[in-house]
Amino acid sequence: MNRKNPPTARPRSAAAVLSIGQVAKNAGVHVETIRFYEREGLIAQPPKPSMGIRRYPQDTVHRIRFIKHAQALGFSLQECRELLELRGDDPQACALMRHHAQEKLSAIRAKLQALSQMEGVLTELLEACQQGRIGKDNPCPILKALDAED
Amino acid sequence: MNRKNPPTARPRSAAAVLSIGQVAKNAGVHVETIRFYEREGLIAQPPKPSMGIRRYPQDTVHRIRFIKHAQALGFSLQECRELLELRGDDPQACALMRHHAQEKLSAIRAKLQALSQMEGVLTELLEACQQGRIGKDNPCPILKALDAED
DNA sequence: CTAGACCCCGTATCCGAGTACGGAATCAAG
DNA sequence: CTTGATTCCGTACTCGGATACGGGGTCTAG
Repeated sequence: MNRKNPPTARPRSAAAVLSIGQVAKNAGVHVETIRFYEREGLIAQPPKPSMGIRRYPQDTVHRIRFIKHAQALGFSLQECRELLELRGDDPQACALMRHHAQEKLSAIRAKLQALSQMEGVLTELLEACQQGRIGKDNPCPILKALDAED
Repeated sequence: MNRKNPPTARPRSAAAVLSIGQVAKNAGVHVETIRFYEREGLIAQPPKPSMGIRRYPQDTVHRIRFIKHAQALGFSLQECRELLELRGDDPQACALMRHHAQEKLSAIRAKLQALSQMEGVLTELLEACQQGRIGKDNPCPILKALDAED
């Protein structure tokens, strides 16, 4: 159990062996996304052996997964670009990463606040709208709120 | 109390009296925004009296405020376009408005869930990153998580 | 009457994260 | 050898909500 792949099975520094389509499939993205990331400098474009197709190292797959994981935590591609620099065993990297993560956490909490503000107002308005039937004299509370002067 | 504006004070169907700049100032938006809304069909563009400037009715200000209020509750301009149709005293409008509001509330709650998921993961990772100093053998938990296979 | 502010109109640009298109070349299978 | 799938490459487009630019016309105060 928990047996790691023997060195022969998945060498960490494998040669460039994958076509772009295989990288895409392994990383779970579209080919165009890889091209896009290359243009954006997020991943390196391997040299083209004139009269042939490019071959990508396994690490490209890891880089893309890294990006996708960071995105899932709310990081933009620009931020991913910075985070990718921190990959590796640099002891300073951890502190920087922590800093980025804390900033992102603050940003997420700010968004959460804004959204739950919206949720609160909408909920209130909907409650006001349920009770006391509308139509006679008093207008829809929601529409009234949207029409409000202030 | 609750006295409605006498017809003489603020006639509901006032004549077209405002320049676009005055509308902008009163509504708290930029002139370009008004032009943009006109292009998008959110507000009507008054006819131009050839050799002169356009004059906007007061209601344009109200429409823009309406849009801004709806935006503040999370509605897109496309949705605002639909909500604007509901302005007025139509008894059906309230039911439709309520429906839109409920849908939006669900969408907001979904976003809240997604964001608080992110918040949770980031918080956990940051906690794991604080305790147990890094650098010797064990890598930064956050970077490790981003590098994870799955 | 002139300077400066405002208005008109069309077009282009921005952000972010891709997606789409299309022609040419190359690869893999039958 | 032919057919179909991939790859390559550049360019353009998408969505949403504006914002910016530029060269005119018009309005208002002094």
